[in-house]
Amino acid sequence: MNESYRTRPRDEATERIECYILENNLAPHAKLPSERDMCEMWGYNRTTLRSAVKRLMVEGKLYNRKGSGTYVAPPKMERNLQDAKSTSEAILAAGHKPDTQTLCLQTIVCDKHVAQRLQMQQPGKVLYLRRLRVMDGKPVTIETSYMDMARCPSIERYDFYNEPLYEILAQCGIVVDNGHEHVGITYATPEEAQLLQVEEGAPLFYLSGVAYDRQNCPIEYFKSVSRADRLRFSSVLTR
Amino acid sequence: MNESYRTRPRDEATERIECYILENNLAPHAKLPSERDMCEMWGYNRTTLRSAVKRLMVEGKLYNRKGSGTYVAPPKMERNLQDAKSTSEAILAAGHKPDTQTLCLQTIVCDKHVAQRLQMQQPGKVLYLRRLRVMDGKPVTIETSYMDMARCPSIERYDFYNEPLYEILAQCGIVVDNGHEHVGITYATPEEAQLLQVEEGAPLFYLSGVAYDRQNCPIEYFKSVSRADRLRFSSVLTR
DNA sequence: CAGTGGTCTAGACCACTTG
DNA sequence: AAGTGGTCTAGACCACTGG
Repeated sequence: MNESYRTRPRDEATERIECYILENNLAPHAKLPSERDMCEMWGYNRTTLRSAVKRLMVEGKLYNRKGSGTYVAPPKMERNLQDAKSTSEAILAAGHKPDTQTLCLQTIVCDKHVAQRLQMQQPGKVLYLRRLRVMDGKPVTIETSYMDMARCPSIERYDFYNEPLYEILAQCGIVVDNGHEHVGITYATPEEAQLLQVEEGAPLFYLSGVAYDRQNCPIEYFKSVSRADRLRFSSVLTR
Repeated sequence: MNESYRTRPRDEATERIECYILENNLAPHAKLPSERDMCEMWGYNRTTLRSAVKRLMVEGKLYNRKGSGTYVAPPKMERNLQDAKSTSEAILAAGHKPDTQTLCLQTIVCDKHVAQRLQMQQPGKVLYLRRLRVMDGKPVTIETSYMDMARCPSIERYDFYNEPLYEILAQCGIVVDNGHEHVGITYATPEEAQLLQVEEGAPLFYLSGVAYDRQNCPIEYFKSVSRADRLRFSSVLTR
């Protein structure tokens, strides 16, 4: 049982930078101290600090210009496809008011498809969670999650109605570290149409993917459908 | 005029790994030498070699497992949203036969919107290129590109009908380094419907974005519409 | 247990931006 | 010319995998 409570320097540095922005009340496009200065301020190696900066860039919170400096990014209303953050976090980061309505929460025996995604030996008990995500009072996304009960037996006891999923998992000692997802287009079923307040058959984004912990054990298999007019996805390209 | 012909170690290392796979005829899931061994084989630092490995992982060519090793990934038929590669490359990498049909190629005076994306002081002459991308004989994507003529005056002379865009730009000394893009949903116009062989009003992926060179000068503003049934997008999540 | 990928440290040079 | 981000080097410790 290795609990590993030690926070990693990278995560610490990321928080340090976010706190620095808040405490100094930095506005969008405000300049941060240079990487070298921040290293000295907080005692990090430049490689470590840069990896923290990079993460915040992918999350859309920072940007930088070669030879010039690192700056606070203006908030955008879009979901980045590269950061493994919860939907609520993403909506909050974009400066909107998130809300969640739990549609269904129960333990079920999953099918073979889900079992394979979660690398379960055979179909077994999973927690099935279905939620409607609301932004500024308007429905945006229906999210469906499957979690292997064997990995987190006590998970049922928690309050899914009021706490973010990833925080509950963190309390169980399970931390989302990485994952992958696919983006496609689907058409609203009658039920989805009603929940999202669109016409039946309207095209929706269809996302599906798997989130893994630091040991690359699958934590969650998720799929979601989203209104395309209220959400768009962004991605950073690298060579 | 700094031409900088020196190839970067990271790029060299990336090619070394790709060549190694080809020369040793490694099948999917075959194991590569350990990172430390590859460092010694080719004289790279581990950090550098790891960044090459990471790029090939994002491109979907490699995967690895902690404590175990690095492996050749099986080919997938999807376009990753994180690598700044051309459409032809992506289709080829997925094991399909790419083809391109140039719909329009001319110099035009752009509007303010395009000028802003390309960071031009004011609307000016741009190369306008519109192409139909075909995979295994079936139309998949219509791509529209705008390139600032001031940045590459001689570009008109090249053979856009037979050579990849990024290769032509490379011959002009312009190398795509990074970029960003957005994914949305749009509906087929009559013309798009005819070209892509779908019904008018059918939902399509709508991608738009900007590609930059190593100095973060905008090279190309692009937008594209794609059939959702023949293409899907993938993304790697990180924390 | 040895080998592997994941992370971190300390220090260096480069090309670019800016005053 | 000084300062900045981008990259590279050399070496170290960790947690995990596998025989």
